[in-house]
Amino acid sequence: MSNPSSTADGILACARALIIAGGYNGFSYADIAEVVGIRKASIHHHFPSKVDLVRALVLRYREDAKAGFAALERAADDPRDQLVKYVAYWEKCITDASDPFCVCALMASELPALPPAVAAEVRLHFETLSAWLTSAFERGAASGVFRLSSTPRAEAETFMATVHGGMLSARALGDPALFGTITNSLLNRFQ
Amino acid sequence: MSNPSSTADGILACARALIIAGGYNGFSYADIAEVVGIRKASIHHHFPSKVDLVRALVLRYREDAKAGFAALERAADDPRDQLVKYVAYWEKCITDASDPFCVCALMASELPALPPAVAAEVRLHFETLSAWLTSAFERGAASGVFRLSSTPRAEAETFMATVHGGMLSARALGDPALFGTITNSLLNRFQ
DNA sequence: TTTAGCCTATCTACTAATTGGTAGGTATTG
DNA sequence: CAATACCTACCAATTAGTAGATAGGCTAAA
Repeated sequence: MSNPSSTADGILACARALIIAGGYNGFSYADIAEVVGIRKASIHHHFPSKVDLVRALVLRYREDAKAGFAALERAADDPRDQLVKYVAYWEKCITDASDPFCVCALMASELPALPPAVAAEVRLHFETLSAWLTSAFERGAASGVFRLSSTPRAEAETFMATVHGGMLSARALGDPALFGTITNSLLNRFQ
Repeated sequence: MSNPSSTADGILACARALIIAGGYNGFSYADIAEVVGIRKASIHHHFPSKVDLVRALVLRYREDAKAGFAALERAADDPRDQLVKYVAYWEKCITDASDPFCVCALMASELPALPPAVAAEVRLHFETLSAWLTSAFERGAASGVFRLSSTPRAEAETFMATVHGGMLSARALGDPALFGTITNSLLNRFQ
């Protein structure tokens, strides 16, 4: 049932890669079936509907992200170092093309056309990320590490926007290194 | 043929609104037909294929954008004022929900799944916008208006990323005012 | 130990709806 | 007349989803 490398996991991984490439409407059960080496109907056994599949996928993504934030807090005391490591994580994913876009950022762009159950999960990820970044700026401001020109919340939202926009620019201009250029310039503000 | 409020224009406007809502794969000729009040086949008369339609749409968008940049340069001498007005333009579009997302930013997110002809047009818009912003930062740095902490190009790319990411966050969190919060914080850097 | 029952995972084969697109006809209009 | 704009009526392919069969494995009762 909870086999760590089950067919269900393979379906989720494949769906995630396809969504990252083309969004919710950019893939079909047939696409997954071909990659995973299974018949279309068998996917419905694991995930009765497309909404079930994508909701499960985002749920897992959100849990991984939360675990990632916790790991970053364990890996560094300084909030600035945490932000540096957060950005470095994405820079690696993008430059080695292993995971070149945040699956929630991508689906957020098509949010009005998303099934409500999926849209709600996507929004929750943004809220989680926004809250974690805000807490990082709050801690940094309190300890004197950061000298903020606006509220921690506004700094966090601006930070998040720049990171997501950086993914977009790197993709649009076909230049993965651009993400690093943008995030370096972003992090320079806080030194 | 070049009737300023022709059926073709109505199709383009409708397609644009549908793409802004859900991306390239988020709409069909049937959707447009219903809104415009015409039959599906008639759309093919004006735009033989979906690629033709969307390419024409992005082409027009790019021309409008370029005209907008020229207008901004006419409306203000100070590059900083130009950036303020650029951001204010989008803030208005987003808060009054008339045009809540850049159609090219949206399609950039699904770039790998886009027909190549459309993808190329989208990339050209990013290049144009990036070039205009870079020139604004160059002029501002030369005239002493801006004190930049990295190259004009890097500042421009970071600026563009933050604006696009701001659209994304406003949409994801269902809070149009968030775009203003983010861009205010962005513009504060250059005062 | 064998056997019966059940659960899981997969399959083939289907469905209704939708997709982008075509063929060919009919008005209207310069 | 000839071009433009629109129509009805198709088409093949694809979409998400269903029905029902089969095979294997686990468990519990005879």
